[in-house]
Parts: sequence; C-alpha cells; structure tokens
Amino acid sequence: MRIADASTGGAPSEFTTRARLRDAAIQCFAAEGFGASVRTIAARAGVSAGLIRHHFGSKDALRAECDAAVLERHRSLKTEGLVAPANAMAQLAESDEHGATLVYILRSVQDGSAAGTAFIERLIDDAVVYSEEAVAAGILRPSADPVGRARLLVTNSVGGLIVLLSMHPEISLTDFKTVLAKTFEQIALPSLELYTYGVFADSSYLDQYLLYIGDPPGSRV
Amino acid sequence: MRIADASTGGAPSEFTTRARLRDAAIQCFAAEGFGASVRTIAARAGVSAGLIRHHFGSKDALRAECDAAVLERHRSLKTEGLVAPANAMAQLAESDEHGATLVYILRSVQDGSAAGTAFIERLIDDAVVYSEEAVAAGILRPSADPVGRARLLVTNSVGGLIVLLSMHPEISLTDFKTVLAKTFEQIALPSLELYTYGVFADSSYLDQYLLYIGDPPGSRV
DNA sequence: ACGGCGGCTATACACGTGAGTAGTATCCGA
DNA sequence: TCGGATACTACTCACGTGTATAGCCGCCGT
Repeated sequence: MRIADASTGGAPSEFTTRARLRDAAIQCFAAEGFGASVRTIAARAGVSAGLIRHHFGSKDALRAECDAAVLERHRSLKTEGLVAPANAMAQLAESDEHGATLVYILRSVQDGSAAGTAFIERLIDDAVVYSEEAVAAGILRPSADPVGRARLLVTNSVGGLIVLLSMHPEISLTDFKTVLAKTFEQIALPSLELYTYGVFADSSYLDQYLLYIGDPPGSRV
Repeated sequence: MRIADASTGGAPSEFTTRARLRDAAIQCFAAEGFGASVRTIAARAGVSAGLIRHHFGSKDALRAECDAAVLERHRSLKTEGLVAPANAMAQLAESDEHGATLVYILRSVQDGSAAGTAFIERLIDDAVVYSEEAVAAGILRPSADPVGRARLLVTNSVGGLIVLLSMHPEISLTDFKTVLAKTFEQIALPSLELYTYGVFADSSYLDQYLLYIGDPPGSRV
C-alpha cells in the first residue's frame, strides 16, 4: 500500500506508474465512456489488467481517482485565471490534454455520476459569483433569479455540448481538439446573438409569466 | 416470422403481445437506460426472457422497434398540433405515458444512438420551420444564422434537460411526470428572461465577433 | 554478493449478459 | 375429434466483465 506516496514522498500525482495508469484511464473513459473495460485501459497503458487492480484495488477506485484528478485539473486551470466567465469551456478545448479533460467531464455529467454532479454544481457556483461581478460591472443584465439564471446557463451550455458531441461518435482517441473546435465554431454566432438580444421580439411571454406567478390560478399544486 | 402482422392484418402496433412487450421495454429503457437487461424487461411484462427473443430475435431488434414506436408517437403528437414551438417539451411531460416517451427520447439522445440523433435532427428541422413562421409573424427576432440558431436552441434545451435529469437519478418508474414538472418549473423564469432580453448588457461581444469573422486574423487555421 | 520487496504478469473464478434449443400448453380450423 | 400452428417457458451455452491469487523479475540497500 501507499506505493507512490512512500517513494516520491508526498505528492501522489507525479510521473509514477500509478499516474500513468490513471491518465490512460482518463483518456479511455473520455474516448469510450465509462464502459471502457479495465483490460482496454491496461492495453492503452501497455500493461496487464491485473496491475490496475494491484494499484487501485478496483475499477471504481480507479475511476474515483480519475474523477479527483480531473476535478483538480479543472480547479487549477481556474485558479490560473484561464477560465473566463463567458467562454469557460472554449478555453479547455485548446490543448489536447485539456480536450480529454473536458470530454471526461462531459462524460461524467452525461453519466450522472457524483463527479459529474459535483462538477456541474461547482460550475454553477462559479457562474453565480462571476454573474454578480459582471452585473456590478455593467456587463451582464440583472436577473430576477440570479442563481436560477446561472443554473440555466450552465446546464444548457454543458448539456448542449453533450448533445452535439453525442452526434459525433467518431471521437477517436486523437482529435478531441478538432471536434471541440468545430463544435464551438458552429455555435459561436448563435450563442452570442442569443446572449445579446434573446430570441423573442417583445417581452409579452415574460410579462404573461410574471403575471401568472404573481397570482397563480388554482389549477396547479 | 411476421407473427403480429399476419394475425391482425396490417397494423403491427395494436394490443398484441408483441406491442405489450415493446411498451414494457420502452418503460424499462426509460427508467434504467439501455443497459436494462432483457430479463428485466421480461419480468416487467410478466413473461419469460425467451419470449422476447422469440418475438424480436435480438435485443437490438427490440430496441429498434422501441425507437420506431417512440419516434412515431412523437410524430403523431406533432400532427395533432399539441407540440407548440416554444414549449415543445413541456407538453410531453403532461401525461405519464408521454412522460416515459420523453425520457426515452432523452435517453436515446444521451446515449448517442441513431434514434437520438434522428430525433434531434427532426426537432431542429421543426424549429427551423417554426422560427421562420414566428419571425414572419413578428414574434421572434430575425437571426443572421437561422438554422444555427435553431440548432443551438434545440441542443441547449434538450441537453439542459438531460443534465438536469441526470442530477436526479431517482426517477423511479412511477413519477416521470413529477420530476419533469419540477424541472420545468425550475427553469421557466430564467428561460423566459434569457429568451426575452439575453444576458449581456450591450452588444459589444457580438459586435466584436462579427468584426472578427468579417476579417479573421491569421492566427487560426 | 545477496536477500527481500515492490512492480508486474498469467491464470483462474464468479457473475451477469445475450443468444440458442427443446419442449409444453393452448387455440383454431377442417 | 384431431392436427397443426402459435404463444410461451425452462434450460443451456458462449462470452465478456470485474475480481482474485500465485508467482516471476529486477532493483536497491546492506
């Protein structure tokens, strides 16, 4: 037990074999989803399947470590100031390693795992903070339901990305970056339009709804 | 072969055993995802696993028939005029049977299957048509990229729904309707706000991008 | 030089899956 | 009444999976 820790002395995520296996797993999970077998991961890392069990004990434990690594990678990216409020995702697609990270995160969300939920909630929390700042700075319009808006923006963006990527099952291990770039290029203009002007020509739908929730008819519970 | 067809004489989707099994499969797939085993489906229908193979030949064939049935169900709903442009999804959540249909569709999209892709593309095509009409009627703002906007709106809405539902794994076979209603209630106000006013306080981001694609710097390939 | 130990593999096991086969019961027409 | 087809079940098989164990090889401290 405690193999890598004991040898390197504290930092478990170095260039140890354990980290190599973990990164191979991240790439496989990103490429094929979490159905990727332990043997596939082992093959990609050029080792035998038993070694993974030797290091991690179980597939679930391996995945938990992948989750932690990816979450941590995203957190460090954020503290580096790379992740801007609006185009948070686009930044991640730049490098190929980060591309795999992004796809892994999307797969986690898609899969409904705890890591995916955690990630979404973190994004929402971030968005709430960014939104407050941006509203104060006059960049964003104020909202009647700021956290609801943040939630909507995040879930829609991430979900839209998931749908778009689901429609391209040919994300062979190599071109995460390419397919992500294409996708972003596809949605950039409509997104900016939507975020700038909305889609409705006037505010009648919103006004109706505001009236409706102000004095709701008894038909609903 | 051709059991139901030969007996009922033309319409394969009646109250035949075959249709019963298919509907049980749709509910199981909606509840558990497509990993639901043939035995589970059989148990739900109150029959043995072998019978499913007897009727459909394979699990894939069964799923194909479920896909077709769901797609057809949605198409008939559309021709009934029930599906309005804006709140297309909300309608489906009303009845419980349609709730299962909706969730099945979402699962198909999430899963990246051909049926899911087909469904998304159909929704986009519909949205393009509706948008044209709505723009002509002065309800929607015109767009510089109408089909891009339709694509964005559809993928974001459906994807957002998928994400939101993924975060509630407790969709026990019974309360499709409840969880869908809660979800819609949660996003209604922010959605209307977004679609009415957007989120940006001014058009500077959009203007920048329009300039950018008008004369792109050479840094990109 | 050598002895122990950690990295690593080969092999096997239990389990759940989809698929296949054989056989039984039930109904319908001649 | 009977014969055949059809709905249905019980049982079996092959396969891929995650998990588990036993053992080999090379490095490193003494």
